[in-house]
Amino acid sequence: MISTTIENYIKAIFYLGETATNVTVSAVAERMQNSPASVSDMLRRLYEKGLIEDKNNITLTDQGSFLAKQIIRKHRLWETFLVKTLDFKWDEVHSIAEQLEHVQSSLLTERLARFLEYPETDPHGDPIPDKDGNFPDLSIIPLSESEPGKSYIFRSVATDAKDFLNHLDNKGLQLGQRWVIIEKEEFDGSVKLLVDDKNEVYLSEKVAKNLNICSGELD
Amino acid sequence: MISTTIENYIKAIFYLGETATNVTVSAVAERMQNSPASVSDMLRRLYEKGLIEDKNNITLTDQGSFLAKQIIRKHRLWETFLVKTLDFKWDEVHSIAEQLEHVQSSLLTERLARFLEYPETDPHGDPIPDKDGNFPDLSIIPLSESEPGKSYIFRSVATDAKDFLNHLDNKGLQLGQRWVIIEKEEFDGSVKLLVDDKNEVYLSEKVAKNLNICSGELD
DNA sequence: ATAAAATTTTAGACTAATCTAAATATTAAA
DNA sequence: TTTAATATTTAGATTAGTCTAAAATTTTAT
Ligand SMILES: [Mn+2]
Ligand SMILES: [Mn+2]
Ligand SMILES: [Mn+2]
Ligand SMILES: [Mn+2]
Repeated sequence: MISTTIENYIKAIFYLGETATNVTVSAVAERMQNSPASVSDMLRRLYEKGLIEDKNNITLTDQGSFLAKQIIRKHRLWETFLVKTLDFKWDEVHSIAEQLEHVQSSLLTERLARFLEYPETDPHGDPIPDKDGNFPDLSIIPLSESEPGKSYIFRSVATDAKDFLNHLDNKGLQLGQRWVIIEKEEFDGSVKLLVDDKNEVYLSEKVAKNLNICSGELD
Repeated sequence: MISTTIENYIKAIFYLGETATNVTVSAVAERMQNSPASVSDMLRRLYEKGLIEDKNNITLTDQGSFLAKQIIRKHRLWETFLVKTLDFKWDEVHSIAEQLEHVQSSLLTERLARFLEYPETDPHGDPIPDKDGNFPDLSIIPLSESEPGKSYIFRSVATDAKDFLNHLDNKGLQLGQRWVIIEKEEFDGSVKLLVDDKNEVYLSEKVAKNLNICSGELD
């Protein structure tokens, strides 16, 4: 059947396909922390299992794409469970969800979703696809596309790396906050925000690139 | 590290060690549904990892025993979660718990135990060891050791095989019921019960052997 | 005590997933 | 358009976990 290893490759290819125009062997190798030789070999197996379209053009088939979305659904539901039900912090849940996402039981997934009352987003603000693989539309934009002077709501983070989330905690940044853009520095991509009408926060480009917002004008 | 495969072997050896005087290669092979050759080979690896005492005398070391109890703790906590929190039936949870028991995070295990309010038994009445590996004493006896005319409480099942549990459901038997032993047939080991002062139920030896009770005289 | 039966181990092979090193192929530069 | 750099694939090994068939050992029966 489909091993945990294959599930992780499919997930990696799905994520890379979201941003990159064409997914490369070396990009998959980098993301999986494996050698390009191993990836090349694995792509042959993925093709034989009907999970990618072609060995040259690394694109998921419908079957592969559906599998990826199922795994992402499970990952995000479990992260939500860990934070909402078991009182974990948002920086503690990713590595546990990496294990739980491979548990195979669609009944379990659906019961979990029901218990959590069908959440649309996980603790990092990421959208949770429904059981058919449809993502809710959250109409978010990266902080880098914000306009100075305007007001936004902090909606999600683009990575759930522990040290990145800790950095946000230290700056007092939390999902759902109102952010008014005080100024954006063209030179280095840094951003200065007013958080909840109270604190001013400076963010480097490195951080700003991984924050997503949606428009949220004051009423 | 310790693979899922090794965890399953350790669990099998632990369970066999509970009943059998000495655990044999063929008994482990039978339980794991593997060939004796594979088991023999694996025992070498378990010994090298310090999980069994000896290649000849198949006994868990303290380390192996603790590992087994940890896995059993996780298995039974997850089964409890599935039934109590996600509304699964008692015959649906075993195979899912077989997967969940291998998730590695002691913090997760402890948070789950706390959420469930430190249950002493799982949905099949089996004792849940605490995090140090101590089992609660439930002082149960097999139904076969019951005395005619006396009253007992149905406490646990010795196996969680789906078809066995369905059979109990069909007979209307549930944990916690008061059973009065009407008669025991020496010849074939069958038992006749009065369940909750209402229904008479006949049980074959095959079924009776897998039911555990504790004394529960009427007050 | 020896033979027969059962159990266990070893030998050799296979698959999945990985690696390094070498060979190809592709892309970018000169 | 050749050459140089980069990317990918192939070749050959390795490890974990499994198998079957054969050899060795242990247990049971005569
Ligand atoms: Mn995550
Ligand atoms: Mn997340
Ligand atoms: Mn079970
Ligand atoms: Mn159980």
